[in-house]
Amino acid sequence: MSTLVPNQVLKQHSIRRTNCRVDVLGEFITAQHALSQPDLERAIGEEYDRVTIYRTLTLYLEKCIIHKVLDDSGAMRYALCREECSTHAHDHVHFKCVVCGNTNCIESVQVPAIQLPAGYQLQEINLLMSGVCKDCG
Amino acid sequence: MSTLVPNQVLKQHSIRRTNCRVDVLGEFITAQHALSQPDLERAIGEEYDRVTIYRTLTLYLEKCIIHKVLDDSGAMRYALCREECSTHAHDHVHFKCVVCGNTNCIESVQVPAIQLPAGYQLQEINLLMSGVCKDCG
DNA sequence: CTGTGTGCAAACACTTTGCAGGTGT
DNA sequence: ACACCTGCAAAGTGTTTGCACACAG
Repeated sequence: MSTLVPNQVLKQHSIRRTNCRVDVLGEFITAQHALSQPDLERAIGEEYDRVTIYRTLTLYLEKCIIHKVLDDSGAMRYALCREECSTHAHDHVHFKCVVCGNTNCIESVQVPAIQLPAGYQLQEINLLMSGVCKDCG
Repeated sequence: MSTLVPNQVLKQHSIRRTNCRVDVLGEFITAQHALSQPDLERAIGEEYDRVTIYRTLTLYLEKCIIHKVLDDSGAMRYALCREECSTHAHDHVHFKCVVCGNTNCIESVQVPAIQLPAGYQLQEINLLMSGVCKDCG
């Protein structure tokens, strides 16, 4: 888990460096949990337009810098992809705490292999656990 | 998997029988996939007010007749609980087809046991797989 | 300089709340 | 008869789109 640097990441993906992009990426690197657009708006202040943040998220999603994190909160959340995420075919394990509301990636847990019925083509697995996290317990 | 009858279900849960409740429940029993409020509105026609359907969903959720199904579509989806769902501590396995957009419960697959790091208290597991379903393959 | 990013305005989609009147048991 | 359900109106929240101007490379 080497620490990412926004400027480097942007350069690697041939993305133009703008303040908004640097700050959004920085926020993801700093935060220990998945973020929604409203989360980001609160975090970086109202420095940038709502729309710009949405477009930044869409761009990062296309470039596989972040991935979607499912949640029942009504807002879509996103979290950094692990290094070497050329396809989105990886598996996600997340834990949502019902007390603090944060959703964290659980790196130490592997998604177990699952045998689907015949005829199904699996592309992605999204595993969300909810309960009380170690900080709120 | 005995077939449910709306009237019986309502009586079992001491819920007043109204047209909207019967129709919503009937739609869940008929449908082979998870439904959102907009889905229901389309399915039952505009016979009932949007708000009434939302309140019906909330009621069924409290009574453990339906459960939430995660999805990245922007709208919350719901599906029937299996019989004997007194707590919401059960595990869900769902498959979302990227072609037809339907989300189905995969009854034949068990959620594997997962070992969480120390300090985490697990309440619920929500497993969503996406890909191509057997009808669209 | 040129393609691309940004802010603003507006619209769209999903969900919740308050209240007055109607309905199930 | 009474509690509870419904429809309407309105507002709250999350997200998308179109356009003119500004900026990075």
